[in-house]
Amino acid sequence: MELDEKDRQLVKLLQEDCKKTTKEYADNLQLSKTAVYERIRRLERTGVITNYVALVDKEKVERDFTVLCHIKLVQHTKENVLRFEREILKLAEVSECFHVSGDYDYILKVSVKNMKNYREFMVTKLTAINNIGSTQSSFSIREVKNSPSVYI
Amino acid sequence: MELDEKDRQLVKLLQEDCKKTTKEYADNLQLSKTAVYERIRRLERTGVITNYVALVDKEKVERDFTVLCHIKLVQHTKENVLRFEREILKLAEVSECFHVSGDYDYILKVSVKNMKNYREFMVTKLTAINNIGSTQSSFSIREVKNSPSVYI
DNA sequence: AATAATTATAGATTTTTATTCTATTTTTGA
DNA sequence: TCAAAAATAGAATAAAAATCTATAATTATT
Repeated sequence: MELDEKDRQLVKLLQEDCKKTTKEYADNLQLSKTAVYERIRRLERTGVITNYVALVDKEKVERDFTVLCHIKLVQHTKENVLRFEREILKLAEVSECFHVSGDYDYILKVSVKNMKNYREFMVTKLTAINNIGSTQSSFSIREVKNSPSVYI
Repeated sequence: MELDEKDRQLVKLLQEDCKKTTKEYADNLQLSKTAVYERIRRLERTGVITNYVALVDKEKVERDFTVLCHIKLVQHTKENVLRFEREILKLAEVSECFHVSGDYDYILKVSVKNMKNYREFMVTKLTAINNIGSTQSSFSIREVKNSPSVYI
């Protein structure tokens, strides 16, 4: 799907706030309500917009202890990798997990309440997964930026 | 603010999909429309829910080349740190930036189109920031999980 | 370049949902 | 135990989404 300038502006607005009225986006983009309505439907239909979600203040729900956990596997057989990834998907504390090149195999973003809970997570959940060679935890001292949006 | 079980379930639902009707959440939680409506307003008012956003398919908008970039600063004076963070905030390609403990000072999540664009980003934007000592780029081979939501 | 076909847009209408209101129930605290 | 406060349900109203019809703009075709 080709995005024109109006589409890009619209996606930008929807990534900032998806709960405005069609009329508000329309006024902002100098289009009619129907035009914006149809454009949004098209963005949804073609899969550019995948879903709409509420964002939560991690501090308010006591999950603002964030750790970037670097993991090396012992063995890199297909079965081991798939099992590892399947197990990671089950862990609610892990909001992001990337298989990466470089010094480590995986980088995880983990959000828990405090160090005690992180230790618990490590001991009872993470290292319970077979085939983990070593881990290196980088504790977040400060969140400079943390947004799910993508510039377009 | 204290969250009861209904609140937690509601936040979970809203983090998955914030565009359902009040009635749908009400049916799911076995509450009336008004009860759910008031609970949502309270979650917003107390700052548990910060905002509502559209999520975009990075592949569809050609920003699915993801890199976790580890940065060491040369000097850690207050001014240097603040200037570095101020400059990072300006870079649209950086969706996340954490000041961390451990081997590196900062970990960034960068989303661009391809390696060529990443190189451009590094050369013209990132290393243009003063005070960067060294960088280590971990290229995402596969996104196992990538969600902005928090378990509660 | 002219015209047909397609697509996008605007404005009006209808339908659905959010919001407000009032009464009732439940919970909390003295 | 009772009064006050908070939460809930259901009804009424207001607002927005969704649809429809007509028009304008764009694209493709000859």
